[in-house]
Amino acid sequence: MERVPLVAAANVSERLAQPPALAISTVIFALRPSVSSGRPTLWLPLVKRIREPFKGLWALPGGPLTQAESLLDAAARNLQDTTGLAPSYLEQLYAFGGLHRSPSQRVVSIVYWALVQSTEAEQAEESENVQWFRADGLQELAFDHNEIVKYALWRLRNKMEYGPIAYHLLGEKFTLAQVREVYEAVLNRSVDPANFRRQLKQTAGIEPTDEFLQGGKHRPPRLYRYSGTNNHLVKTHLLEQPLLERAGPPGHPPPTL
Amino acid sequence: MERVPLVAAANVSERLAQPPALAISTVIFALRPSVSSGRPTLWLPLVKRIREPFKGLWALPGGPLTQAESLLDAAARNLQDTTGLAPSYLEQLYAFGGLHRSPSQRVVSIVYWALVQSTEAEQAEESENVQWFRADGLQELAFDHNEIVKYALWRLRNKMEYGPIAYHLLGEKFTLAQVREVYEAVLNRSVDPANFRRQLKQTAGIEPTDEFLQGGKHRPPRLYRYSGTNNHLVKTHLLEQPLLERAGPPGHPPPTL
DNA sequence: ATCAGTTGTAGTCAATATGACTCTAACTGG
DNA sequence: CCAGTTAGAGTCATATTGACTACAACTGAT
Repeated sequence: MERVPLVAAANVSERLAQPPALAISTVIFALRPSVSSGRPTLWLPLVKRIREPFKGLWALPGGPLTQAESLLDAAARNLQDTTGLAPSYLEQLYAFGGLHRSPSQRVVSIVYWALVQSTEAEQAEESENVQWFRADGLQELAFDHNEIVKYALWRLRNKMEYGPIAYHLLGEKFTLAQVREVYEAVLNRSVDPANFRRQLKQTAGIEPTDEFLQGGKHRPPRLYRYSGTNNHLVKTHLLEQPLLERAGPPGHPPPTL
Repeated sequence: MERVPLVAAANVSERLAQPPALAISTVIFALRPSVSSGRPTLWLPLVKRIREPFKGLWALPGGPLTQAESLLDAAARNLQDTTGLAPSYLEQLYAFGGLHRSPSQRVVSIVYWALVQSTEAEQAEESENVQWFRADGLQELAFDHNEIVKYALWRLRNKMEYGPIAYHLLGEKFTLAQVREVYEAVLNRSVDPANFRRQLKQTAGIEPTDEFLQGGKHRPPRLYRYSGTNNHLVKTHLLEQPLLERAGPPGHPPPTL
């Protein structure tokens, strides 16, 4: 553990003169159909930097925290402002505050991660400065955003395995095969359809509808709906909840940037 | 989702004039022997506020982020400065940024949580302004610190169930019964000794030593050592690690303060 | 020397969860 | 009406877990 020199700690006036800048950024994931295979893949929208530092490189959407909004509101607003997307799931990821994240000023970024439904993602228009990229083999991004995306991806996979999160990547109604495709796309492994169905059935919150998906060359699969609290943006304190679901981050500390 | 009025968002100059203050605080847990029963209990040190707001109430130890230190370093240093404690485990908990956390200024707190070994906790001297409190039935604290402690407790219990974290509350060498006592104290339920031993044996990282704990009225239990990376303060990027241990936060979003 | 008390160690048993697999019903397009 | 494909239910062996029993080892006290 490094110790800060007493000289620096005592120099209060200098500290107050130039406090670290505070930014809010968000990693947003969406499922988009792959061009080659029919399987959907994980994508995320990035914004091209139009000024230094890292001018020309791609970066996570983000912006400042204004006085009148909470951190969550700021993340949602910046997301709306820069990409036009309204996420169906939004959660704080981590606060990154390493010393040299930006070459110019000291910046502390409170990063959120989000999921948008595929319908939303399709509507989102791409422009010169906003484009979708595959989440896996990502090019070099501005700042430490490669690390951040990596961590967000880890968190997404974690939540996907133990929490009811997949539905936020689909529309309101979906077939069980589509849910399975989400799992396969995110976790990057094949899942047995029969066993997957069995597990989903004993999971609370998934209700069958009376509708079936028409148009395929096969037997029309039933459409389901997710009845769990579909809006994680609500401002409630969920700490009181007993551990209904399998709970628990592992001994896996986040990065110390 | 609330929308920020355009007026406020447009008033850039005012924003820059008074940016939100940034504070680093830490929730530190330690195991201390209970006075009544012999069983150890969870305690945490708090600091009495000597100035407004909330003058006279107890609060989490914390302080500012200085220019020359990372967030983790700032947490460790503030902990040292206010309580004299050096944690054996230190991890970011959450960034709290609600609008009205402090009555005077807008404050964003990046909160860490920590574990200190029982030997450390015993050495720590109490003073007029720094005292230990039981983690459960806590009195009213300054700011939103009651909520924060509650969330930290939830996180601790989570990690305890799935990660090798208990050893950071003990000394270097310990008996299996002591580990079990940690689990019972934190999770607040009794654990079957035989099953607990069975699980620990098939857990990597716990090595038996040749020593035995003398002084009891019984057969001397063997002392064990935890060989896992005992220092979670190291600055490494652990994202590359495969999911060796059971991994995964649930669909349990943190509070949106 | 004996005994009470606790730990270390092994093992049983039922309930549950999981992965691999089979089988049939339902629906499509030709 | 048929071939092809998926939906959906069920089977079976295996691994994990919680509750529980049994016993040997060892200490300190009587």
